[in-house]
Amino acid sequence: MNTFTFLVSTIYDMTPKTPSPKSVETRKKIVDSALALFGRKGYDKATMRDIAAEANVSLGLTYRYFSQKEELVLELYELLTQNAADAVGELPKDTLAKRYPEALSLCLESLAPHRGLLGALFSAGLSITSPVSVLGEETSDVRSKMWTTYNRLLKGCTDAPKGKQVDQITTLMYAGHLLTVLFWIQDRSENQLFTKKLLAFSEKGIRLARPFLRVRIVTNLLTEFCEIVHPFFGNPSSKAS
Amino acid sequence: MNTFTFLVSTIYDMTPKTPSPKSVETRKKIVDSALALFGRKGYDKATMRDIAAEANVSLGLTYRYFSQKEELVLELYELLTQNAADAVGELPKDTLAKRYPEALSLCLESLAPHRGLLGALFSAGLSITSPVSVLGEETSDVRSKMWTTYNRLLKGCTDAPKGKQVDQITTLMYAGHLLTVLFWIQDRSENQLFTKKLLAFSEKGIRLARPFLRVRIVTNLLTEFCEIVHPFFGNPSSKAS
DNA sequence: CACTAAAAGTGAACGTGTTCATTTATATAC
DNA sequence: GTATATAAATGAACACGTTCACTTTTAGTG
Repeated sequence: MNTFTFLVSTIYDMTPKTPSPKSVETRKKIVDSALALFGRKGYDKATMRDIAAEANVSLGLTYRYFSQKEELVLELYELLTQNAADAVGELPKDTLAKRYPEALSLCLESLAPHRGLLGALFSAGLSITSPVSVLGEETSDVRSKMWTTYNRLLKGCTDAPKGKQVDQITTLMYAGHLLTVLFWIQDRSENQLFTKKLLAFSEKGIRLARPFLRVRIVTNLLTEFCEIVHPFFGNPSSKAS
Repeated sequence: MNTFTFLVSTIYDMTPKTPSPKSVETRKKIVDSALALFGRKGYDKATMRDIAAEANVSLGLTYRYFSQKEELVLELYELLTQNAADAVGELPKDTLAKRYPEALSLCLESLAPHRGLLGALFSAGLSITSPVSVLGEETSDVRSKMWTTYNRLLKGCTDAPKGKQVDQITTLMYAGHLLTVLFWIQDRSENQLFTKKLLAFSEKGIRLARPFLRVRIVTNLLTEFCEIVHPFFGNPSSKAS
């Protein structure tokens, strides 16, 4: 390889802008193989060699499409989020106190088949250096989708708030969603009974708290709180700031 | 090695009940070496071979004392917790709204020099299969110590609650502690400004909420909530249940 | 078709965490 | 002191994630 070729390949040795039909097919083979093996053997036991073998490609090729093993998990993450968002979108009209726990419950249901896997993964999920970091750049689409889902859920409530509170409470709901998932993953009780109790509790809690959203001092606190956590869970559409 | 010896060694090939002086010394050498290297090069870059070399022992020996690399982090975890607990113990008498944010601030301060390291580690910290899992068996001593620290902090407040509420609110405080640390680690803002704002916010929040601890419906909700999260952060002394 | 450059694909090799058969040191019993 | 069993220590070997120099295929151009 001469110097010129070296320079060119150094600059362009990336996945091309418009992927060829063949490459998308190969990519899909790898993803399918990976997700199947993750499900069958768990994240750690499913080696990159296994995944490559099951997809009938070489080991090195998998790294052309996914620069790290963890990146394969992003695919699962996006799939599960889509499922959850779809399910939540079809909830019947009702009060916030009813709909929010229901939505959380649906999310956990769609995550349930992969609970063990997620447990092994949440490792990487909260490491700020990981590409699958729950709050990282690479997952911003997923967050955006989920935030929007809760935004719609809130707007569709019979007791939906008005004005700027809508977005603030959405942020609160999304934060609650993340914490609930975290709690659920750590929940070692039989059938995750504690998480179920927590959801039932949240219904009571919301019913009690809802009227206070009209009290000035509470709304002020809410505004301040949302300004602080906004960069973490908030509406990603305003991340340009 | 004959069959008998094999059986015996299989059963007894564990660290002895009463460690010899020599073994505690070797163990200390390894820990010191590991913590120094973690600090200098970070968790990933500090290889087990580095650690063994710096401690002047063989690679294999490190695994006699620490069955996984992550277990070495437990030592750091315990050290930092002790520092934080000591600092919190010396706070002047004041209201809860003043003391709690102060305590959190002190904890973060003692963690600050290792923030980068903790960021890389929180990966393992929330993986339920990891030995350094924040909520796992192996870290129960650390949790116990921190819970007790907050329990004392609360009892020493000028506006400390009475009766069973003391333990409940302690659990709430410890949960807040864990969440704050989590937030702080993820906080990418300059000098963790958002975390500082969050602490200031918590002061206002507590001042506002404190009077409601006398309202029956609130205390009932609090009791219910604590029963649910108890197995997670709660007073570890009652874990015999 | 022939030529060429990029894309797609390969597999050997490297570094790292971890394991294990083995050797050396230490303490206990006679 | 000698024998012996256990603790302490060793380093080669293994499996895995990852890298990289290289080969093969594809697509475009004359």
